[in-house]
Amino acid sequence: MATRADVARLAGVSASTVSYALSGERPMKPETRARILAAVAELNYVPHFAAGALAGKRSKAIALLFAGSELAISPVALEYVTGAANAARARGYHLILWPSDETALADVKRFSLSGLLAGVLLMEIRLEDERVEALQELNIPITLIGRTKNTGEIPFVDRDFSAVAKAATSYLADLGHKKIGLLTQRRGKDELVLGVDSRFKSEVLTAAKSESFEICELSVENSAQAGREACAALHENHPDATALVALPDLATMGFLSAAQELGIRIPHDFSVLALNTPDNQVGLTWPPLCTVTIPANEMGRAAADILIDQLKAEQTQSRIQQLWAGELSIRGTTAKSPRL
Amino acid sequence: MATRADVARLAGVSASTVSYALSGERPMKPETRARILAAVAELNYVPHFAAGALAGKRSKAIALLFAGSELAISPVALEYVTGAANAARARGYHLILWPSDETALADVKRFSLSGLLAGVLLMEIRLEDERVEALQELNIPITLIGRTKNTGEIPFVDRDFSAVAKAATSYLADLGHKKIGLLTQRRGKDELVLGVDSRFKSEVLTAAKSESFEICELSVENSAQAGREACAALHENHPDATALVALPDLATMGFLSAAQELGIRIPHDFSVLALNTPDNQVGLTWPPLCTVTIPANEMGRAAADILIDQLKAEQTQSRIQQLWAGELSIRGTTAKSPRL
DNA sequence: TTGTATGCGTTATCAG
DNA sequence: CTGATAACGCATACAA
Repeated sequence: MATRADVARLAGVSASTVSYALSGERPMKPETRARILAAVAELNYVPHFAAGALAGKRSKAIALLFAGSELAISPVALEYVTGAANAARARGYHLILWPSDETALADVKRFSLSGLLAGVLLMEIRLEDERVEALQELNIPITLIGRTKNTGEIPFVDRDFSAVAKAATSYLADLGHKKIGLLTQRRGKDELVLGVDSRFKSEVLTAAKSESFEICELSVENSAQAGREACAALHENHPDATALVALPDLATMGFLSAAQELGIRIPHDFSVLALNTPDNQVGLTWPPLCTVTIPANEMGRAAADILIDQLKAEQTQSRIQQLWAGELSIRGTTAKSPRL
Repeated sequence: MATRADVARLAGVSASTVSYALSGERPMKPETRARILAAVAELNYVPHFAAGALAGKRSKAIALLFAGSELAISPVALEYVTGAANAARARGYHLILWPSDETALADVKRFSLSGLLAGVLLMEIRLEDERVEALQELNIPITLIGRTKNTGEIPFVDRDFSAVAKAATSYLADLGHKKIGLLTQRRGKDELVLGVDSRFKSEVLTAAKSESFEICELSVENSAQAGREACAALHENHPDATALVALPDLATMGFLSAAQELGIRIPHDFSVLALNTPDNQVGLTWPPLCTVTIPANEMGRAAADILIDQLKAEQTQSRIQQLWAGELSIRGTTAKSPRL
């Protein structure tokens, strides 16, 4: 591995000049710079990451904490991850994947103190999230994918649940539906309330109220099986419901397959509109799911960009709190109410 | 951030003694060690990553190269990633996600020269893969998830395609099937032949031959739509086929839904056995897919472990070339041949 | 059993 | 416009 000293020798300049040539932090005779760049290319010189981090007091790595220990990570989460990883890479940063139980606070602190990280991206945000406070106390820049109850000045990227809910309900209202099911997610450990669950549910209920829908809520775990059971339950208890607004993705797919088995023709007899299903899952069912799309990749990108903007303390080009709506994507699972 | 000097001061020892206490690289009076550990806890000391890497010449980070730039990463790949990330973390290493086009060789080299990485995990391995040679030339330890044509001494973790194929075909033979479809994957760029595609296909063909199956191959892209079309084609051209062995996961799900739409009752009329579908996708269809399972999480773990074993040059506890078979998991999509 | 000294490859602050 | 040089925090060979 060639070092900076090698380059300096070859180019006939001092070591520090090499650094400046590469960083552009100070003006230089073009000729000198050219000579240096040639030497760099010749020797295949790449700055040493650790040396830079040690001397400069700032590393070029950010971490993404994610809950991937046991359960399969959700398809949406994956898109956030790839989006963030790509954005980081595009800006010369490394994205470190840190599998971490949502509650492993000690670990998070420890890790953040190792000096490897310039900043941290958090997912699966709870309404009250101790990780956020802890990292702020440690003075580690963070950006959330999701948001806590009190957002204050914390940078985040999240869905615009209100807009999504409105788009969904007004579309169903236009189709003439009056009584609809609402499939919501129930998590195992009740105390850990994720912002996404709570906000999404309340916004949909609010939007539904203003459309005067009659709502039957079905709160289930996010599994295909749970979705299947929910379908049976709705069919039996509320046979007059004509549509479903669905949040948990796996359960949504279970619901759909169960409906067809029960002889419910979709979308002719019953409409299904999914609000939290990523595009890459859409094609798996038949008919393909009508959704309000989640720009998860872009959101992941945006989160990384916001974080890196902070680090560079550059004029933050983008708003540090962003809401993304997504758009109604009409596909085969929705149609006019059969009661019209 | 507390530094090693702070700890030394508090414990009343020299700085190096702190290092030795933590690494255990030399014997020490238990009492001294205890005092040091107490000071470490008291000050919340965490060794500085960059300083360690710089001084010790070896970092504690490994990278996982993955193709996640544009297309959605596949569900299986995700499990490899989480498995590897968890294993790395468990052993005190960091897993860096490096989104990298399969062909971006220059980038890979560059990255590997930055001194950040102790080793590299590669996925989406092609039969001829220049990344492998390049990294070996740079003397970067690697481990593959998948394998090249000539495996030589290269450490890898891969599926035991032969075992999988045999399990699948013998099961279908037991059920009395004689003529079966084989759904294989066709990639966009033809020259980049992934080992998984080529090996899987040939092993299934071999196993099928020894069971005297009549095989109709359907080569498709891995999308639900392509799977749907394949189903229609098979139904029309080979109505006497009674089962399908399926490789590409998304296409498999498309095939299944199309079959039901065409009025083909599964599994009564037709059996479907998926060989490359991860567990977390299984519940999404109805009936749930019969598969030969992919121990992807464990494989990811194993890959990271093998790599880290190499780095530590410890007695490599595990074989450096591992094949994982997975097991037949009988679920609702297979049954006796209707022609019996 | 413990302490001392050196060097790792940068960045940044001085001089010149 | 460019060259020295002092940190940076730690690992490790060497000395005691």
